[in-house]
Amino acid sequence: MARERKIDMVILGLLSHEDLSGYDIKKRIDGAISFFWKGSFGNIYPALKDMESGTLITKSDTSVGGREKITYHITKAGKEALKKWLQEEQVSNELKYETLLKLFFGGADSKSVSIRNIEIFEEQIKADLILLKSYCDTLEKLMDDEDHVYYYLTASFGVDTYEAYLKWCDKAKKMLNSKEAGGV
Amino acid sequence: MARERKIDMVILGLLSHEDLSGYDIKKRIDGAISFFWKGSFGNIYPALKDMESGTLITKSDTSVGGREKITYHITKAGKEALKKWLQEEQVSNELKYETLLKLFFGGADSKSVSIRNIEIFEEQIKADLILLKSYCDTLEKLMDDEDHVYYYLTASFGVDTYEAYLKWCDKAKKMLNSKEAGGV
DNA sequence: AAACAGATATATCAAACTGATACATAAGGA
DNA sequence: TCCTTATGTATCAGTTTGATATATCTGTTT
Repeated sequence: MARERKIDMVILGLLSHEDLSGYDIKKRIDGAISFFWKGSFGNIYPALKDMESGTLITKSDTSVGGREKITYHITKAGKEALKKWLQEEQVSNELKYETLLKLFFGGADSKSVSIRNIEIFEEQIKADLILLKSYCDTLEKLMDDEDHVYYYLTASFGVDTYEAYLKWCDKAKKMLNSKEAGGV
Repeated sequence: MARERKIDMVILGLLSHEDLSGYDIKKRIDGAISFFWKGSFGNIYPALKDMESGTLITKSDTSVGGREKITYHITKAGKEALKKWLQEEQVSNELKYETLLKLFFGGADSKSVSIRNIEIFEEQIKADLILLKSYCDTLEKLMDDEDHVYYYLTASFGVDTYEAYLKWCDKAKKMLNSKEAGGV
């Protein structure tokens, strides 16, 4: 059975708002949805080719000067495929936290290494949270526009969970520090 | 450059506590760390073979009756590789939330579909949270044992973030419902 | 004007990972 | 005895990642 390729839906979702090139798609992914989804040229370009040889999208040459550029446009069939996916009840949500993996196996090394791992995570989350918050604030003011409600909710998910991460970091560090005296 | 294979570290981490077969490793992953990490036979077995032909683990035939069984044991070099990884400051934490993806592109369909997507997520999280909480409670009572502190902290991360998810679900549903009247 | 860095743009590849499938044995209950 | 479930290893097609290759254009510095 042909597995569902998630990048197809990301591309169709983005194209449902505007025509884009592969490069543009990468930028959109890296921008608005990067904190909960990633995409790489290595799967964007092949996906575009496949969908274009099917009926979901069409392409047009929009090269400027000597620089090649292909702009893609979603078809009616593409929009229907997107809707169908949106209506499917089955979803796969995957978390791969190397930080937690290291913490789980922390007993194999010293406590200070585990604490450092938490601090690295904390620093990263703090930095990302600043960006997410300002993005979220911007969206909150634009919520009259129908689409922005959806963008706001996803950004808001990021803010809420990142804040929960930081609280946990605090708790975890305190717990490990309190055990330090009797540690390895 | 040879990419780092994360499953290797998961396997070494598990083997640092006890000798295990490939099947056992899969069970351990599905048990204690499944909410933040996944593993499949398709990458566990090849990783075991590769590491065994290297110097990180050794194998021994522990077949019982007619049923084949290979048990793996971590070597000193394997323990050092694990420690080295634990001490590396660079980590990659990846979130792939199809639920958020669908919400982000929700404007392409009706509000009721988006609300339903949130409800499905909520139901799943609620079910998982019950298991995680009882797992977490058990670990809390065992924290005299050094290792259990680490297990508790990871489980606690799960509980804290899942609770944040549920709060967000509530907020998101209310926001979408309040806009329902003027919606599509 | 030349040199350079960085953004734009497409494309491909090896290695890693997923989810399914295949195959076989063992244990337990109906 | 039959059937289901658990144990156990293994492989495969398809998907994804992260790196690399190649080329053009733009803006800045020398």
